[in-house]
Amino acid sequence: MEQKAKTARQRAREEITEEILAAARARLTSQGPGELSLRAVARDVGMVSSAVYRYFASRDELLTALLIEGYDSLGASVEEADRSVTDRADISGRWSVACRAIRSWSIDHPGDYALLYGSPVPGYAAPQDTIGPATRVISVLIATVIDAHRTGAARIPSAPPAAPHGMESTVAAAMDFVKSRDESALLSDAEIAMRTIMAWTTIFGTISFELFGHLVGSVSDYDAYFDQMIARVGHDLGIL
Amino acid sequence: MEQKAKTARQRAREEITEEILAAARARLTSQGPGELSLRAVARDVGMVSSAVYRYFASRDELLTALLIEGYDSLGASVEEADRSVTDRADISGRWSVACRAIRSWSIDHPGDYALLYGSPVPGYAAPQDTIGPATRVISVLIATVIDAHRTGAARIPSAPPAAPHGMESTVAAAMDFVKSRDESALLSDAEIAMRTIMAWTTIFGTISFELFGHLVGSVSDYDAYFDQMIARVGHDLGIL
DNA sequence: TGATTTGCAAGAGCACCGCTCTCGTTTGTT
DNA sequence: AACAAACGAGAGCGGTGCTCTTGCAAATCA
Repeated sequence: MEQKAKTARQRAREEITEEILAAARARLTSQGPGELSLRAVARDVGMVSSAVYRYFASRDELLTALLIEGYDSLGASVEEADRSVTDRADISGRWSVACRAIRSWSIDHPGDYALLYGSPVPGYAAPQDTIGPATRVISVLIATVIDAHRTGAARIPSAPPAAPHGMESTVAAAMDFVKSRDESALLSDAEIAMRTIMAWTTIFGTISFELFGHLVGSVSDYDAYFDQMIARVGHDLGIL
Repeated sequence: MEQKAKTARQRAREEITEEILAAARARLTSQGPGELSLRAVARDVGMVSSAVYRYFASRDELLTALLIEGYDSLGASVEEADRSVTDRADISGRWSVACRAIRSWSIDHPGDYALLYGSPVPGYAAPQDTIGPATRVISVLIATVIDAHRTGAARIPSAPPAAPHGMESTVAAAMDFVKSRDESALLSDAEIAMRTIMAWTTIFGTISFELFGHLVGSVSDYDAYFDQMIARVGHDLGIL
């Protein structure tokens, strides 16, 4: 049977679900995920707490929805920043613009950042639905690395002389992930894959340290430090 | 007046304080900091919740005490690992042993790690008492870097050609920190300071990603990945 | 030694939390 | 019109951090 016209109830349900999410998201910018109170967001949308359970089975399910929204919001920001570089051969520009977009979004959404990249709720395992949105950021970085090597603008990053061998197996999962998404666009070298993962962790490690206060007393100018950091990371990666 | 012999009350107070901390610490290994319940630790030590407030003015104060204990525990582990390398000129050995000690401690104390390096409680600012213990880890790393350059075993790390200038001001705080501790042992070069901070954030970024589940699907062998990572970080730092 | 001040554990209580259940009411379907 | 599903509101359960009062024991003073 055709069901094109949504019934009023369906429409209301979608709207209210969005209202709850918006209220929770608003609270998340000023508070941390652990302090998010389901009763408080219920009050914000003018409902009684038990009514929220008609839309989200538990607080964790609400957090999961926010998690996905957060990953998508961050991912969209970074993708848009990357797209804004019209000269696709400008690897340096794409790299810095994407990295800066990650940091800008994180600073603008500290609560969401803590939810995405801070300590997870111990008993809570992120469901499968989150891994897709979660890979959007690293996908942009990987695409830049691949393009850099495809156009010949990059060199194979240098491994330390005494580095242990057998890298192929340790980063095999990452290389498989890339190959599974685009057969033609592969991280052809394990050293590149290794360096890409390192770059990724360094960028987020830096942002976490900045937002969580661990760089106080070490770094005076966060903007400048971040720019210098991504230049060096890109250099070590072989793309700058 | 001499007060060498502690009165029974003082002795009891110290013991009970230690009992509470031990119980809280035990709960912290299995739970996260956000889930630590003051009432639960009170039950664990056979007290009523209000009695705990005789020893800690608030839950945050208890967390602060655990924070200091955690930094000291991690710092002591890393310092001991560094000390275990009898050949002080073996920079490579000292570097890998110290880095591995950080990771081992973190894996053995996931709850404490989340407290130290995870998302902080939003309204909670770590008091001054914590910064001393908090600097023990980075101090070991800095000492290794300084020794590497003092003995001439290291090179000045390479800056990317197009890197922005004016680094001295962005990492001035770090260089001042080192100089303030030991006038003779200084990070003589801003590039070295910059690279040392980067190494530090990369190491903790990697551990956070591993413990918080962000490397699932990218890294297959965490032990091997970490070893490869610290080799490259040390190489980029110029000490390996 | 006796009186008094102090430290402390216990309990009741407040406001909040996540979550469950029941109970009328509204909405959609047949 | 009759029935079923969805829904909002409310009460309630056990939990939380924290405050206040009460009574007792320990330390100090006279």
